[in-house]
Amino acid sequence: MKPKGFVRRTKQREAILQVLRGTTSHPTADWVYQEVRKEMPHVSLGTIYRNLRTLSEHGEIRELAYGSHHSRFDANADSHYHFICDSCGCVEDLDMPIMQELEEKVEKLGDYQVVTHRLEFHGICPSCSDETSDQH
Amino acid sequence: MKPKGFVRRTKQREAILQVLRGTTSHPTADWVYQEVRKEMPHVSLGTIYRNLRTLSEHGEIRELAYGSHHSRFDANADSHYHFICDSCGCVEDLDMPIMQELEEKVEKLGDYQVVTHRLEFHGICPSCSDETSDQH
DNA sequence: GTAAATGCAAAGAATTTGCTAGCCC
DNA sequence: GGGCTAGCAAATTCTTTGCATTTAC
Repeated sequence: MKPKGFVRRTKQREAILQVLRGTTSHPTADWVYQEVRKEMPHVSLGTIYRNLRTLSEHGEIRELAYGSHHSRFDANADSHYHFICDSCGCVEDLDMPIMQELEEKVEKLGDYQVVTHRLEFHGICPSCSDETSDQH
Repeated sequence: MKPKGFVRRTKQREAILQVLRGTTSHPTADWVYQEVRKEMPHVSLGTIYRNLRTLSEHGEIRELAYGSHHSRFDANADSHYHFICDSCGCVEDLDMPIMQELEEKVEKLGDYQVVTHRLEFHGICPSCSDETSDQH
């Protein structure tokens, strides 16, 4: 039997994958749209978005963004690392020293001038762990 | 003489700061808006956004998000770290090993169940460094 | 044949901006 | 009083969704 949510190979989906695999530039959805449209002028932006979501849900590509698309603000302007809960979406500060040496490491990798870095951990926060043994 | 872009202390701005300082929950702009509105029913969402931007530009608060608010996609689904250029906005993969041990460190800090982590470096990329000695 | 995917357009959510009036210094 | 700000609403930007039609398997 076919698994639920079986993914078909459509030419649109193949074209999107090919575009993504043909670049190392981490493009935006719109850039992918423009590229795919060169071969397939009638493709719609909705299709691009739907496929990008499907592909990342299936682990074929990776989306570089927050789950939610809005900013959060923090009155503690000092640099610190965060933990973001996949279950409730909360953001907590971590009591963990800033590893400045990581920036030097990156500067040695190439001609990068590193100004700052950001480290986030994702998973299940303490209060969500408490409430249920099986997460939804 | 007053510096250009001098920041006034308005009661709206004070209220926003007070709301942010009164929570550790890293609220969204809309949450701040709802809170400020309790005291100041006529405040507008535009004012909230303008002030959050001003405050973070002046280093009084911190915005937890990308500069741009759209996603980028990557066909390389393996985990890796990124460098994001403040000048041209490009995103590059870094050839740097994943530090899995960081997740264990966080799990020891509390009852966190860490699923994944993300590390990004921000600064000036090699090609922007080349083009100009003084960045715009 | 049927469920899944497409195209198109309209709706949504988050954020920004233009403009006039008002308030801070 | 001059310029930074507020309020308000309209505009932008990015993304999602509804629906009839088409397509993959």
